[in-house]
Amino acid sequence: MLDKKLLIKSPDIVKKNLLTRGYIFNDDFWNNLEQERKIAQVNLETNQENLNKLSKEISKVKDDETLIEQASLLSSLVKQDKEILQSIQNKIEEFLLDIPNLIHDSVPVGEDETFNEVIEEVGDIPNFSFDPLDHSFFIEKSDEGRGAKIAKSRFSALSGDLAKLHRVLGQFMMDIHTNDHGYEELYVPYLINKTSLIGTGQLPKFEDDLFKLNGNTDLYLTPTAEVPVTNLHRDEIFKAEQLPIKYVCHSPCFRSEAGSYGKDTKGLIRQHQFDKVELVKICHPDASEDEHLKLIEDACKILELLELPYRKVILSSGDTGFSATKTVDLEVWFPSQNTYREISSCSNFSDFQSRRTNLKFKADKGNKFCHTLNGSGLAVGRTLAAILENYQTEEKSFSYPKILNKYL
RNA sequence: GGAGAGGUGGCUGAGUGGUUGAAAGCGCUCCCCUGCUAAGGGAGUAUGUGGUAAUCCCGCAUCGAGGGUUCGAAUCCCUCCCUCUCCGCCA
Repeated sequence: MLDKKLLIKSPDIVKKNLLTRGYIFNDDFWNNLEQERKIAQVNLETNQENLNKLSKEISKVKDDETLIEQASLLSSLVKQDKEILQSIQNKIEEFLLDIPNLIHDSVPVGEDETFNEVIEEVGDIPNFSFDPLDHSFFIEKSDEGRGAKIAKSRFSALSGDLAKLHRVLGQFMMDIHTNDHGYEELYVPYLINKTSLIGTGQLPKFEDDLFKLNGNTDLYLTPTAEVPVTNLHRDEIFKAEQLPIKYVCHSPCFRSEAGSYGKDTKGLIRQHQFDKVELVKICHPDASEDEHLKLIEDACKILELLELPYRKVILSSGDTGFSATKTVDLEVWFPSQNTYREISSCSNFSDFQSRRTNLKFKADKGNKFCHTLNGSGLAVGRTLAAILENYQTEEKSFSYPKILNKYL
């Protein structure tokens, strides 16, 4: 949610900014709505004030027929005014919830992912003396179609070494982030309500991407731990010295993957269910750019310890997600595809989610909205896939990163 | 799932139709006094929002959430959510 005051004061700035992500801000619609709101609100509050005064009169005089009659009339007027204002405010709310976050100055402008910019490449791309196999070769050997049998396509059942490697990877990442990077570990619900999803920006716009539970409930399967973790402190006010808050959470994630038919159908790249270790920060607005850099480093560290070649990519304005002001993706090398694939997405949401979740801190002059950040540290399934690809041997087998020895 | 109790400001806790946005206490902030690891006195201390650019001023809203009754609701009625106790069930 954007700052209403900014929308009122400088709609042109907002419009220009949002255009860089291909969003057309309807300023005429907004201005009219805001005008209407102002008139309706002043009208209601004036009538309410008069009614309150009258009621006080009545309480002093008691049983004054004419006064009560007057008040009765005014009361019905106030009731009408309330309905009018409410309907305008509903429209405003609906409109505001649909507007994406502003793009940060440092983000390259461009309409789609072709304008993304590689910041840095780290690690040496492996040189195989044979044609590297797609990681799905190993997955399929383990799964044998059973994930699809017991659930449906885009689900995998891993066994033996792969299942163990998968478990160990999650644990390894958690250990690094809690022990070396100072994040507090969380365990959270995997079913989350609508309010939480609105808070982080998945709803109302992206309902199709989610699995919703049937029955008399507003619960959804969590698409990322970002949702429960960021919402953990909803409607809370921090002391300035409590910030930054740093959380890490290992959780399964569920996504409908609507609209990705035919894409990455094999292997672990695009599943309805996958595990992810998520880093979430809540911080002072002045600190968010710095905290973003550190968060990216924390995620990179995992790739480096696993000795996987990767690159950092800053997303262009057009490719940056709805809630983010700036996003840096980490992409890991996939030899079979001869390309880098996303394994982590680290975003700064500025105060966008804080406004939606009412997440504040005590500042010198009143309470201010915090900034929120998050990033994968890392997606576990994709990490497993990357290891299978980069550590494969000519004998159609694979080895492990040294750092995992103590776990295996 | 059954039966009962309850949700009030940072916390404890009064308040069952009319200056109650809310007593009192604790905590916190500032001032005074005193002078030594403390005590006493005074003042202040919710949030959101509108009029406005404003941290002043004035108004409106908020006592779990949403409706209703009423001139007027923290107080009465309805629905929902949550917490606690006992029973049942269960990992």
